[in-house]
Formats: sequence, C-alpha cells, structure tokens
Amino acid sequence: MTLTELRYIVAVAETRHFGHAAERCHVSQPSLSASVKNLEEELGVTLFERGKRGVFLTEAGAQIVAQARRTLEEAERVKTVARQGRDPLKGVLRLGIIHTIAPYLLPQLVAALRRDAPEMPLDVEENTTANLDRMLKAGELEAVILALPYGGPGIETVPLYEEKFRAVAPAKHALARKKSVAVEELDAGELLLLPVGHCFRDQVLDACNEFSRPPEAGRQGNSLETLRSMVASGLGISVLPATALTARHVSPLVKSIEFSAPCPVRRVALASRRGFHRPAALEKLVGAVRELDLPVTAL
Amino acid sequence: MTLTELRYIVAVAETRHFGHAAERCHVSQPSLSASVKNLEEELGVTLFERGKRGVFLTEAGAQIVAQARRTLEEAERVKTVARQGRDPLKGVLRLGIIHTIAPYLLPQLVAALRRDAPEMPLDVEENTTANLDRMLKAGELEAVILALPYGGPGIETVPLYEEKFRAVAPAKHALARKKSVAVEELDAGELLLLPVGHCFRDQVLDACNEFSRPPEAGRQGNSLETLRSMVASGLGISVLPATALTARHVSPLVKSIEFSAPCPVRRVALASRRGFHRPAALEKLVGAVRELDLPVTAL
DNA sequence: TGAGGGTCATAGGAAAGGGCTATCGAGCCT
DNA sequence: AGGCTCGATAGCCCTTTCCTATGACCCTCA
Repeated sequence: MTLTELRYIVAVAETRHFGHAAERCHVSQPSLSASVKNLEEELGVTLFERGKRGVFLTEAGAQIVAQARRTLEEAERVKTVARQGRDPLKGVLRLGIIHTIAPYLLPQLVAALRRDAPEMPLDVEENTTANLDRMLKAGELEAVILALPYGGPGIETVPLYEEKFRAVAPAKHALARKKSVAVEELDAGELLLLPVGHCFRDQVLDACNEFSRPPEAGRQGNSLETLRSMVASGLGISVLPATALTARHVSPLVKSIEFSAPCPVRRVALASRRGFHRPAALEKLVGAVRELDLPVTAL
Repeated sequence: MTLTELRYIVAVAETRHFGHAAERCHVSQPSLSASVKNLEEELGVTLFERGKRGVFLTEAGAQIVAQARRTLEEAERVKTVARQGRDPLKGVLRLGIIHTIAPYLLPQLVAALRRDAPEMPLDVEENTTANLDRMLKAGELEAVILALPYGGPGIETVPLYEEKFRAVAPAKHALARKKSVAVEELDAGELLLLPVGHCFRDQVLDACNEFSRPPEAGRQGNSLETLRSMVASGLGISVLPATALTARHVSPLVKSIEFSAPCPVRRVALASRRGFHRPAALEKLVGAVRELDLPVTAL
C-alpha cells in the first residue's frame, strides 16, 4: 500500500471514472487501473464496481476511501509541519545556563530575543555545568551558556564575554572602605562560597589559590543571591562576578570592592554540539548576548 | 514522500541509530540512510542531527516524526477497515422494493436475514419501479425487488416467485358469494386502482384489458392497504396480489375471490447491476426469499 | 443488426526508484 | 598512531511503475 495508490482510489471515488481520475493524477489510465487493482488485491477487497453504467463505490470501498482520505490528510500535514519547521529561527531552542549566570543574563537575553527572533522561544534549563554537559551530549539541550574552560569531543564553544570578579563585604566591614583589594588579602576564614558542584566555587578557589583548605561547613550559600544576603547579614565576605553586581543588584548593606591586578575573571561561552543543524539560531543567540548592556568585556 | 520513508524516520527516531533502525525495517543501513536523506531534502528540513555522540532529533524533526506516526497509524487503519469489509455478507445491503411488495415481504424477509446473515443489515428504499430503476443505475441501490418485466442494459434479474392476483369485494357484494370469477366479469366502473406510476396498477389494467378506459378519479387509493380499506367500506371492488391476502391480512368486511383460469399473475424478481461485487449477498437474499412461507409459486 | 464510440483491462517494453554490497571518511578511544 | 564505530557514498542490480498500443465488452444509434 502506497500513498500514491491511496491518491488514486480517492480520485476514482470522486470522479467515478478511471480515465478522468488518471488525468487528475497525471498518469495514464492503464497505470491507474493497474495500481487500483493492485491495491484491491493487497487489501483483499473490491473497492469499485466497474459497470457499463459507470463506476460505483462498494460498501467496503466507501469506508476504505474515507480512511484513505484521512491518511492523505495526515500525510499532507507532514509537509505543512515541515514548511513551518524550515526556518532555523523558528521553533524552541533548548538552552542550558549555569546557576551563576542565568539570573543575571536571562532577563535581558529573553527580552532581546523576543525582539530579534520572536519565533524562537527559549526553553531554559538552569543547572550545574556537569548536568548541562550531560544533557547537551544526550541531545536534551541544543546549547549551553557556561564558564570556560569547557569542551571536549564533539563540542564546539564560542566565547561570549569575560567578566571580572569582585569582592563583596558587609558595609561595616574593614574591607568595605578599601578602594581595591588583592586576592591575597581575603581572609579564608571569612569567605562564603557556593556548595561543591558549582564551577564558580572552584573558580573562586582557583583564583585565590592561597587558600590551602576550603572554608568549614556553614560558610556556604546555595546561590549567589544567598551569598549576597549572607554578606549583608554580616556573616562574612564573598566573591561575586560583575554581572551579579549591576545597579539592579545593589544593596546598602553590601559593598563591592574591585580586585587589584591581576583581577580574577571568568570567561563565559556558548557551547553546542558540533554539526548542530541550526547554526543560525546560535548566531542569533551570540549576537543577542553581545549586544546586551553588561559589565563585561566582549570576546 | 512515501509511507516507507515515514516508517524509516520513525524507526530512526526511536532507535537513535541508523544501523539499528535499518535492522528493524529489514533493510540495509545505506538504503535507510539514503531514504532518510531523500525525505529530508524533499521536506527541506534536517530531521536528525548526526553526531558522533549519537543521532538526535531536531526540533522540526520531532514534530515531523510525530506527524509521521499519525500518518502511519491512519494508513494501518486502511488495512483494518479492509479486513472488516472483506466478508461479502458483512455490511449494509441497499435494497429497493416496490410499494406493492414491501409491506408483505419485508417483515418476514428481514427476520430471515437477521438469522441467516446477521452482519448484513438491509437499508430498504420503498418506491416505485421507475425511481428504483434510476437509483439502481445510479449506484444508490445494490438490488431491487420488483415485478417483471424489468431489465435493460447492465441489469441482471433473478426471478423469485410468481403470485396470483385475486379479486376483492365487500362481504355484502354479489361477487363475494362466488367461488371464482373471470376477469371479464369485473365491473370497470366499480374497480378501485392504485394511482398512475404504480406498476401494479398497470398490471391489473393489462390483465383486465377489456377495460377500455381507466376508472374515473376518486376511485384510487395510494396503497394496497388503502384499497383494501376502501373495499371494506363498500366503495367498490379491487384486485390484490396473493401476498396481500394471507391470514394476517384478512378482514371480515372483505372477501377475496380467486380468478378462474387464466388467472392473472405477476412475476417478482431481484434485479441488480451486472458485475455487482457481492454476488454472495444477492444469493443469500434470493435464498431467504425462496424459503419464506408465502402464497406464491417459486420460480 | 452492425458500425462506432466509450470504458476499463491487458500486454510488453522502457525508465526509475529502491535495494544491496563494498568502501570511504570522520571522529572517538586506547 | 591504529583500531573501531557509524553514517555517507559509489556502483550495480532488480523490482516496481509507468507509458503506448491494443483488446474485450457493451452500449448506442442509424
């Protein structure tokens, strides 16, 4: 049974004439006759009564033709769906973003994309690098925004921007009065960090590699905003990325102090699988990020 | 786009592996690859992302595969419908019967068929010979039970039975006391007939061809039962076929008198289009009629 | 009644589509 | 670097499908 055969029997049913049906289907009458007969034999049912008075649908034929119409309709919809899906800027883009970037990038990014690529909504997964890596490789995500270094076989990355880290301390803390601070000056005992698993935690520890041991338990917050609150409450000091310290995030209780050179930074990139089929979607995403008003250095 | 191609992409989507999908579809991997590629080109959409990490469905691919599944489902139903329609004794039989036969044949016929061919319900059209002829030739009916002579190009008839005509008169009418009557004895002025268009009217007039002119207006009834009532009311005499005069139709007010030889008769037949695709259904119908307990002579 | 026209089926050969085997090439892994 | 996995490509073959020509049948009309 083929879609062509189904088209043929629908045409015969509608024209009640093999010749006219053949014409409509742009084939010769013998071809159409043979196809119809072939289908009748495969189905084991006589679909049409061929009489000198004309062609009539049999009882079974009527039901089968009706079902054939439904089938052809669904088949047509395959093409319709394909047409709609042809535009790479159309259709959901499944994007992963790590916890320490998402809250500070997403609001502006979503707004920008809604303007530049209105038919490409984002399906955002906020998670840790390890989980996003797994999901990207498993095909559950099309792209991931995370901190470098990141890569591996089959993965392509596009650097987006580099952002500086800044120290944050309670307004009344001695540090708060300084204009800048060297990483070595930070007191490991006071430092508040994200839990294990967050790459930002490792980056901070890396930058301040003078800290021989991680801070004791109780000196952790589950998100950068939690850390900020903890600092505001005077529980200690911490380090945040610049994007978490824009005007919209300021608090009178927390002062941020820039690091003296060499200032620790992190590089943020967009990662995707090599050979991803919608490069245009990625380019749009990269372009949108680069045009955002962020306290970062473009790469 | 072919159903085979749709089957292939569904298999690839489910296995996420061209080789395994090919195995499932009982084709070689290159054949399947080529078909998938072919479909992708026809649709203008990349359905699968082929990476070394595996095969992933694209956004558009997911939608298209879902639609392909629906299409294949509908296609499967074509076969299901065909299976159900394969039995010639299954499915409605559209049967026409003339007005002067239907009321006396149908009740018993329907009962018999419900027993012998329970999956072949009758869709009965009661009408005049002229209308039934048109409907049969137009394919709106599969068979017609009517009085001979009937036929023509493309039409086949099977004689069913022959039934005698009988005169009917009010119980107090002089005729009612006779044991038999010759057609010539009937009084044309008293005779009640069906309206023009009923073949039975013509048959009665034919049999009693001594009547030079049809009876005047007002001496007509729209059905045999109306004629019987009119006779019962003493409005005149009439002629009815034997099947309208069985025990279940007797009335104390109406007497029926048989005709002396040569007794006028009508021959009832089953007509169908030559080449009708369900001869078994017709045979069943003929058999059922012949086994009925009717006051007729089988043919 | 016999010629003509209409309609679907059959026959035979050509073109194309789809299948197979063998092989390639890219990329991963050891 | 070499082996392995996996999808793509190449080249060939065969089945399927299509076309033209013709046949069979039957209705119609002179």
